Amino acid sequence: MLNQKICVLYKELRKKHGLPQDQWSLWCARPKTVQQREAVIVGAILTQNTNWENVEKALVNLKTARKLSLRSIVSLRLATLAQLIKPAGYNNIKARYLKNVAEFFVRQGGVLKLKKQTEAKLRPQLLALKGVGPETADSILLYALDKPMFVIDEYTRRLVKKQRLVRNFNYEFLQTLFMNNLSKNYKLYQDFHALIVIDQKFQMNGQNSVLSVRPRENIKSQDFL
DNA sequence: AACCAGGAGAGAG
DNA sequence: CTCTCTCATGGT
Repeated sequence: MLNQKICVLYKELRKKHGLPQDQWSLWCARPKTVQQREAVIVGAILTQNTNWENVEKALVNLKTARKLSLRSIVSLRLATLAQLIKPAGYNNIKARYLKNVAEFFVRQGGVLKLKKQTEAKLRPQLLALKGVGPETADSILLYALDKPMFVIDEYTRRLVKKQRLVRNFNYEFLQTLFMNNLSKNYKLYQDFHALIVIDQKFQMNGQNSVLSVRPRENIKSQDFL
């Protein structure tokens, strides 16, 4: 029953928007290079309560300074790191978070090594890091490590509310809901979640229509990779 | 000029 | 366990 509804929702989003593009070309890239995986991790921290446009500026700063890799972030001073990521806001607190996460990944032998572990084992370890809550942990698992963990964010909740799928908006509950009603496939989860965000933003601009979306000069993922 | 943008931690009740 | 405050910047 619900199974049908969620599957249909995905198909409709695909029909409406196609595959995720533009800002999502980094997150949904397949396969990903190690550098892309690391950029996803950095982006996942920087985008907390912050729009992606500003995160991109911070990523460009890091790339230009050749400090985008997790190894180089570990060796950066907090004040320097905070200066580089300033456009993404909350720079002091996020600099600390970034170093926490980067130190963890480097200490554990890098992204490819951690990618070999199961999500069940990894998730608690990520959640134990200061600066990593449920959404950030699952974003890293899904988009950086190709683990089938569905990401629940504010846009997902809006969709659930509008569609009246359920009335409980608890994180774990919604995550289980989506995962129990979809095949356990990280590619599906990546595209589905991206399309949810794309569609909700699309509807926010939607006082007018598609044509009114102003063509902002967008930074491509190549700019910081 | 207030308000928001893909959260999370710490503290209070 | 569920609020509320804090963290900070750039765009509208």
